[in-house]
Amino acid sequence: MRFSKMFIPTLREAPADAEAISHILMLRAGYVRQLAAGLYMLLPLGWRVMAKINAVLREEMDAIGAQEISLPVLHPAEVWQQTGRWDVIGDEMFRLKDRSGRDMCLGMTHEEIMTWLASREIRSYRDLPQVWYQIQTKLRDEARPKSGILRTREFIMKDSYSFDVSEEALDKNYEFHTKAYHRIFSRCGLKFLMVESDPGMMGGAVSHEFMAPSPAGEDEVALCGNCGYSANVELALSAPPVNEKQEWPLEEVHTPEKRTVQEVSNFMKLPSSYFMKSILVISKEGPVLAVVRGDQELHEKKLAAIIGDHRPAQRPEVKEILGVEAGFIGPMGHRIRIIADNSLRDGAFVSGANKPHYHFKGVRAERDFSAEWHDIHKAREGDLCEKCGGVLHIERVIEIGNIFKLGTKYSVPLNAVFLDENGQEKPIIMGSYGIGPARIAAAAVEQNHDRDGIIWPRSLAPFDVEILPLNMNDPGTVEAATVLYDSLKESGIKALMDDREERAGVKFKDADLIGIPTHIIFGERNLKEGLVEIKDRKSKESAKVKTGEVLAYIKDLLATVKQMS
RNA sequence: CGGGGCGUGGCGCAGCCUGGUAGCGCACUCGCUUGGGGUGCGAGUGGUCGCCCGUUCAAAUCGGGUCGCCCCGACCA
Repeated sequence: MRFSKMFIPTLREAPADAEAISHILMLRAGYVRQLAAGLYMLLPLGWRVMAKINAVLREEMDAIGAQEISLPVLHPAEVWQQTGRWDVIGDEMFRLKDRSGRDMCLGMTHEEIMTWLASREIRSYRDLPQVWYQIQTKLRDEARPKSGILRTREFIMKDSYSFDVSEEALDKNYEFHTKAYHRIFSRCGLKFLMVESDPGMMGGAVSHEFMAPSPAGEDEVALCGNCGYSANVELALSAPPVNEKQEWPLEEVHTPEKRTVQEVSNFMKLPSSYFMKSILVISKEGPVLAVVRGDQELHEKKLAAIIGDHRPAQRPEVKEILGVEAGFIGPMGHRIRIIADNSLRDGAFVSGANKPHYHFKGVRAERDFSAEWHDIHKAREGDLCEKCGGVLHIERVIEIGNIFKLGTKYSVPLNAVFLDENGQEKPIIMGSYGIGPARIAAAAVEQNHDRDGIIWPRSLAPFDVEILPLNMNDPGTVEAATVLYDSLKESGIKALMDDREERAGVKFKDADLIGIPTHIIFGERNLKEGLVEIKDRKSKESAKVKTGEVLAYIKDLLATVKQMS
């Protein structure tokens, strides 16, 4: 393509409301524009990148036997009502009525519709397995769209769904997807991790997320440098460093007006790790006391996994249920359910005495109180791995893909069943698997840029090379550049030629911003010696090549890179 | 949904406190100039100051409302 004929609106300055690096660079380099909060337009360059990502997705999905289909974005409510999600999902679902008043919604994911299709068409074990996928628009009325293209209300997703006769067969498809996802993200040039994750509202028992490390990410994962354990911090198990052993006898300590862990810790001159923090919450089954170590943070999601939905108790409720005001409560002597963190199991601690202005020192688990023991604290940098005792490292990541074993969560309510070899009716065993192509693009920019702009991995770059004829007023320059441009085109190499009447500086700046990995520079001085400069966007190193050998050089370069990936 | 910030030519900003006929840089158009890292000079185009209501002789500026956008948090299949 000729730059002069292509719509590439580059910006010298970043719009003030862009914060994430990928957002700023994709805006400045003319890849995207924003329509409204969480709604983006992909301009020619951006759309080319998406096309390249989607091509990789199709190749790898097809390679594991998945079949591409296309489902509607607009769904009738009934299907969603049958699985119960019509009511479970709140404002995040766009809902509307058609002209006859029928409830409809816009698809935020397609488990229901895929399963509906399977329920009508799959009859026999002979019809299975099936893996269907689509690359299609999803709509979610996000509470807070953010970070440019990273969290939007409308986005394209590759979603696939597997249908199997058994758990074992599902395991196989799950494994196929795991491998395909590894290949996809590697081919897209991303640094990524596969971690254990919380299935959440998707249901099912097992799920994993694929995460691209980046400070712009919204999630955190815990990684063990020793055994390789890796999990989303939402469920990552960890053991906080253990306290020095203490032989304190149980004693009551007067702690006037000292309520918070910090206050009591200062007052008693003991590190906060020697304290128990008791937090009263109200669950559907009534009040629950959650107890964590003073230096730890209660992880709401971990607690919710044990006791279900809950909310913090209000001050009057604390007094009413426990008989003491907040600040002096402890786990001793209550009849309500108590969930305590594993880190409190051994050793002596200080806790509230359930009596205003008093704390107990020397409290020991099981001797002084009993509880259900769980890991309910938030994993932190430096905690120890539950599996091997290695040191955990916390990393910020962008979620670029996820895979779920769904089981029969959707097939049962939608009656997606088959007859097995014995003529027995059984529900189809399902899995679902998602990838956000736009997040791949954004993560690639987050992971590959410098102060001058984007540095695309070759597999995602909108063009293979950019040709820079520096002086369009010099006929020799234009002639030589055009000859190369034509021959590249013939060879099937995608080239962008900056044929604008701009000065060299402008072309260099824009080329760096846009981030095509290889620049071919035609300057008068070099041309006089029959030379052309080939520059690598990432290393900024350049080679001078004879005019007649450029084509071969580039072919060779692209072939080598292809081989390596 | 809670907290914070911001809406002034396409982009980045000043002006607002202390009301008095809207300004700077970039971009854009034309001419000359320059031609390997956003060239220099000159002449131009373009804005009902987000919107509504109010105060005032007079509102970008003061007051109220409303809409939009961004950030932090909650939420997030």
